Amino acid sequence: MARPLEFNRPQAVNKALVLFWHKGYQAASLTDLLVAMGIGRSSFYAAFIDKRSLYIECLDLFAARTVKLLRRFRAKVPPVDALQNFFQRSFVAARGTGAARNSRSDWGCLLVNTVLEMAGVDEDLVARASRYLGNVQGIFQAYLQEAGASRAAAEELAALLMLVNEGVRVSSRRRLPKEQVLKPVSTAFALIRRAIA
Amino acid sequence: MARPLEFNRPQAVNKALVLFWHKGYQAASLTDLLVAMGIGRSSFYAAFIDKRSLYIECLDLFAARTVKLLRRFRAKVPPVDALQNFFQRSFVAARGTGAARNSRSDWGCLLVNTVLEMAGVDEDLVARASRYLGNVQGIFQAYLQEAGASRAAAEELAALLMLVNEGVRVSSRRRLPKEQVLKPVSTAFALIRRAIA
DNA sequence: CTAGTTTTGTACTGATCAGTTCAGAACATC
DNA sequence: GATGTTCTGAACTGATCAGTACAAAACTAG
Repeated sequence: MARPLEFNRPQAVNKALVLFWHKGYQAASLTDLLVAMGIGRSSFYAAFIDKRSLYIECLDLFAARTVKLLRRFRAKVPPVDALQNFFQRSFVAARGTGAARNSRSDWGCLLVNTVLEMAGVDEDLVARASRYLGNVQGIFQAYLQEAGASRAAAEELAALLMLVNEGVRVSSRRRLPKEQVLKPVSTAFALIRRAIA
Repeated sequence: MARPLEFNRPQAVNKALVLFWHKGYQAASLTDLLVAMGIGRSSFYAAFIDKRSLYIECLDLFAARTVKLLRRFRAKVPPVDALQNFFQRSFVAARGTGAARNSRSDWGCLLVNTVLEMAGVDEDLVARASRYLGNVQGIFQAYLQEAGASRAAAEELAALLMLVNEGVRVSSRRRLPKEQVLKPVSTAFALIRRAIA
């Protein structure tokens, strides 16, 4: 037996996730990935089979983190506040100017990015990302019901919230001033709160 | 002088637009484009300089068509109805099953697709697509004011509508059942109409 | 220190990419 | 139909892509 610790796998996956998140699947070349992950080609293929498999692993990880984030907010504040925090979380750090540029808040959502980038190219990846988005929508719905909405109303508003979510992730990649993304989110939540009450 | 009519340029551009729309910029190879446009390599480079220039031409064309479509609806029905028609237009044709699959309604919006695909890859293209989306948002706002909303309210709701628009274009690429995309649009318009009234 | 096993850097593979070149085909003019 | 100009098909270029092969390096166990 030899060389027991190869490299920090979870950390490498995370580095890859960040690169895919920022540049997309196709534009992130294997060389880019290797540099970011700090490993060699051989190690890469030994550990991850191929580029697509790694991407799937990142997708799964991202989805799990998203769900965890929603749960974390829910543990602290009332359900609708938790949802609103989730939408605004990406923008807590200042962005749009100076050093804060290229923060994660500019990268949208890996699931949404995947749906658009891989549509018409790799439908299996689209289906996987879409399924995860469906799970997130289910959480939206559950929280809305906890806030007092009827099952029907919660289902309807959760679908709308998913639309807003997808919209925010597009908007956040347009390099607009921060408030131009945050304002319509507030508007949406004002309308939703009004509809529930 | 010789060969006066090379090929049908507008038609070729349109074929390219459709391919870009369906597959994205990176995934549409030059060979794909040539086959779709029905022209040879030399003719292509003589007429369009390069792939990126052609893409910009398609982007411009798509934006112009989008504006024209909004105006056409506005000429026929009241402003908010025009907006709602615009959101639902993509789905008039049956989709999601059988032959109607791969209809344009599955391809989202070239502007939105561009923002997500080119973010982190070609910021100039993102900026161009984003600017066109801003123009569309301006039209949203104008129509809302025509419907009786105050300038402030119209601005706020137009921003929200743009979020919904971007969301719809993502949703429409997820191969969801048609009503799962249309329903939240109705919900959004119900809330918006209520806010205006 | 040696033997045995695993990991890794580097060079390579074949495919495909966007873009160029140029000889010859296609046309208008006369 | 010959001439002159323009356009185009097909072969080519160099770069880059994902993925492979393999020998040397790195490490543990004995």
